[in-house]
Amino acid sequence: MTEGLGARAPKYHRVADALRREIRDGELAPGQRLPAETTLVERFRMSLPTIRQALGVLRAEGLIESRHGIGTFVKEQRRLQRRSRGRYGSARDHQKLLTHHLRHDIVFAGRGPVPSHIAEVMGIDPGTEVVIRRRHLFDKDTNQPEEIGASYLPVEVAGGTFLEEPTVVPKALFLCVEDLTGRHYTRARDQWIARMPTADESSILELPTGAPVMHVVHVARDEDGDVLEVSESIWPADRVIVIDDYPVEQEAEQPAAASEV
Amino acid sequence: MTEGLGARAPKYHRVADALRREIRDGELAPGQRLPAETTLVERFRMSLPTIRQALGVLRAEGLIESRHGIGTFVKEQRRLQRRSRGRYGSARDHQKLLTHHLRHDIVFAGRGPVPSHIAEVMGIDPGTEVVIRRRHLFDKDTNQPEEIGASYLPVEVAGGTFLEEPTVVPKALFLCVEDLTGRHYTRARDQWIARMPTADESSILELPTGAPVMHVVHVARDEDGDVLEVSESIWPADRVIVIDDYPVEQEAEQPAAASEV
DNA sequence: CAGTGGTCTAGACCACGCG
DNA sequence: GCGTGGTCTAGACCACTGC
Repeated sequence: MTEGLGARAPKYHRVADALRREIRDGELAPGQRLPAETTLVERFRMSLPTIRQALGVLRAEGLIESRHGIGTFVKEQRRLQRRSRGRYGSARDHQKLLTHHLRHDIVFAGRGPVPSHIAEVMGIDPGTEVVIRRRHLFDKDTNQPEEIGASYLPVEVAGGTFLEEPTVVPKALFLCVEDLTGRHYTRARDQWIARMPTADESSILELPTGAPVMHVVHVARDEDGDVLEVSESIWPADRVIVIDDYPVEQEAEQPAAASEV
Repeated sequence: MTEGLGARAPKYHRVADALRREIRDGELAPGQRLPAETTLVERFRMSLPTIRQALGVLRAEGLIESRHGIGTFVKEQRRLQRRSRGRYGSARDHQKLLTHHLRHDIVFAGRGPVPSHIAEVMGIDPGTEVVIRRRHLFDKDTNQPEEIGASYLPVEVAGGTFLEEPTVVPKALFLCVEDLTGRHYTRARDQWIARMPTADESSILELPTGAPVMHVVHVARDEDGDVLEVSESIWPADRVIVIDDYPVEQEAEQPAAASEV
């Protein structure tokens, strides 16, 4: 679409545009190193800050990544498939496949005050004591961090059980909860948000500057509507694609007026 | 978490941190204007470029927004609820509610070559001729752009029908297709990606610098597995939250080995 | 050590929105 | 006209990596 910016465009836009085209056309392949900033200064006959500003644009677009002392590289665009509604039922097979590629580090398990954004979906006061399990997930092959996860369980559900211990549980968390309580997971709600990472998330997930995260909050309830568990996952959004397969319901309803979605 | 950076941290980090805390603590409320850059130069006793670098960090985090000639403001964090699997069946009521807040502009309807990322999910060659309907959606109240949308239909499905005309269709698109073809939507697959916007998307959606987009590609097939329709939606990710409500399937399966997701 | 990107400065001029 | 943020420069020094 925007091809060949006019001479009126800011210099750093023209530089970003030229480099973006070289990346898109494969002249600069994924993984390849870009010319050094000083080289780009000579090539485009601009000042270093201007060149750096152009690189900042491409960095924010997720196209390149700079490594201090080494160079600037075209990013590899690999995305790990994640499955929506992937915790339960028939999707278990896929989930199992996925988790076998991942290593779990339990970074915390025990009681603590519930964070406010979780309290909100649980319908309790912020700071109420709950059982919290925090984990970091890494790719077994590359050792790259792939997820920051946490589960929040009401004390009535998980208090006094092995879920307060910092060990990997023997099976899917929801099966443990069902066994321990005799209550059944009946309905779930997922909330998806894409946002910019906090500084902590950025460092744990080793995110390049400007890369967003995908933040999923999962609420599970029993048949009475009581919350059994809230889980949240934070993924590096530039390395994730979420897949959702489902049957189309064949209900005959009155047609909506003018909805083109 | 990161509270009070040491004196070793870069200056622009310290400035960003101070302003971030003021925003989080409400001293700088959403919608409020920040002090002018020159004022911040005096307050923090740093150079203008350093102050601007700090503001760039907050801008990339989605916390502030600068308007040329006016000032820099704390962003309002309003998110429009979007429903996953919201096109069909019982979710129609919610979808109808949503679409009644939105105004549709059909920006194109007719035949054209299929883009490569759509061709891939349709299983056809890039550039094959298909029927394309492109739309922009705006909030009726605020007139703010909320979605860039497009539908791609095989010529066998929509060729020669009113779907090639640039008018709003009388009912949900999938109902039109079912009526016109006698074929039935049976299975669907959604693919979700969060990424940085292109320059075009950024300008159409009026995105502040550094704000990501949510990109959903929806594939619908009939009972034979043939593609009836591919739709894509691009939303400003900083103004969207996706909600997915669903029942938990109660299948008894063999437990997975060590999956804590 | 040399080469890379990261931080920081002082200062200039331009473009925009408003009164 | 004035205050705002946007663009651009020349140059300095630091920090990291690998040889």
